[in-house]
Amino acid sequence: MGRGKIVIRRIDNSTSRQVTFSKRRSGLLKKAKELAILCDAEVGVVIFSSTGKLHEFSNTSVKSVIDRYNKTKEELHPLGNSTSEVKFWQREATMLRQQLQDLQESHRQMMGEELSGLTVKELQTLENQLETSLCGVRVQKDQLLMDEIQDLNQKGKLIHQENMELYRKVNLIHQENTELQKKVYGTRDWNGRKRNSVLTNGLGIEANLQVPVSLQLSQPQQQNYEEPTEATKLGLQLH
Amino acid sequence: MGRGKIVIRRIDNSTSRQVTFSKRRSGLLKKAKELAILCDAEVGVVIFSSTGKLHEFSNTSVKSVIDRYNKTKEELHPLGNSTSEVKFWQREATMLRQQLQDLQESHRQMMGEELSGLTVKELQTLENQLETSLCGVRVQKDQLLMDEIQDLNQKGKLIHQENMELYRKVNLIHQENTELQKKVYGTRDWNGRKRNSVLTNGLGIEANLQVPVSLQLSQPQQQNYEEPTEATKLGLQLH
DNA sequence: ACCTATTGATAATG
DNA sequence: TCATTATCAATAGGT
Repeated sequence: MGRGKIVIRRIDNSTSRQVTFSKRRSGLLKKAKELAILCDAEVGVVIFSSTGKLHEFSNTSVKSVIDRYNKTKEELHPLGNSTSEVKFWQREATMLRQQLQDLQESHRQMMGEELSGLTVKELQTLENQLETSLCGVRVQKDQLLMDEIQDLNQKGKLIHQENMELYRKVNLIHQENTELQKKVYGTRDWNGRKRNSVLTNGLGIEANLQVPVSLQLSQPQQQNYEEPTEATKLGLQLH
Repeated sequence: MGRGKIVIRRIDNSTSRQVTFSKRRSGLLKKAKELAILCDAEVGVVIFSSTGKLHEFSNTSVKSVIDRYNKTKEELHPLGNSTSEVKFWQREATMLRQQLQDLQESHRQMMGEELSGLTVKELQTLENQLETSLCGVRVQKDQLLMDEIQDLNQKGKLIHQENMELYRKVNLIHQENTELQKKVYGTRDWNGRKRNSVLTNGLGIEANLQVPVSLQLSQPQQQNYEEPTEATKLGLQLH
């Protein structure tokens, strides 16, 4: 698979041997990785180049593979200090790996994978479980959403009350201002022009600065706070 | 490099996973061999299939490779030999335990348990996953049921045809008997008692033994085989 | 296990 | 080592 066919024989040229080693090594490791993933296998690859450099791959760990290899072969490792301590932890790891595999299978089935091989009864059980889970999840989600809404409604009410207070204050100040204006223009009543200019505005300059939107506030508050849904929606996006 | 591109992801279908494992395993071992020869390297490959079966390759010997591997690693970690082994397995066990815990948490959530602490978004994701899974499970189950039904219908048709054949035979035998009776009672016409006793049965003794249920069969077959649903239900309980 | 269209790996080259 | 590309090898999907 290249520009030309090659015979599988030691490459004499040192340089091209190195180049080929590099390419084929990565190719081999890639394929080892793919095999492990595709076929759910435990794979270990160890390569020593002709110069003695070590290259390795394992989807788990080379040590783990070597140990499993030795266990399978029922041979003792030459350098392996098979003390009881080591054996204990090996058993522990084996047991955990088994548990993990079992759980993985179950989990895959719950994810809707690996269903072939199940009987109708098992599928029915799984379906019921999934329905129950789904129901539980929806209840939980709805609860969260309802809590959120209630919370926001509460906040909305508080803000509304605060606004009412502010309206009252604004009105008070407005009345105060009106009184003050009457007094001011009462003393300057001889000047008709000035009175007119103020009356078109309806408010004194000071009041206008303190409450710039006060022109809209002459209608009371019923329509602004009927529906705090907009605030609710915004609140939900925060989480 | 096949009839279609594939994603490098665990193959769900067990059969095709096995097939792919077989193909790619031999491919990997071949490439390992080629690398060793072409580049004068020492290569060791150890593969455990998902069923736990061991496959190996080495141009020298796996034992030798493992030996060399350990020697190299020990040079890199000139620390306590006996304790490092134990520590390795302790780490392995810890890692596995962690993985197990993570998976357990995820699994519990898929079972609709331990949902508190999840955000609305996470719950939504979970809900979607469960819906997908549920859909997959139902598809699989329905497929099984449909297959079963089709199978039973097929069987029902065959049995029906068989029955038709049997009817035809019964009728033939019946006619034969009638003919024989005519001949018999034609010669013994003086004895009315014997003829009556046979006629109440409607069939000869031999025919009755061969087809014990023939008494019901005097009505033709239209109403018995309209609905093979009873057989279908029975068939489903077998699996 | 075999077949083959198609993809993937890589030998040659710069 | 990196990039390119023509070419061959591996293999996915089907029988």
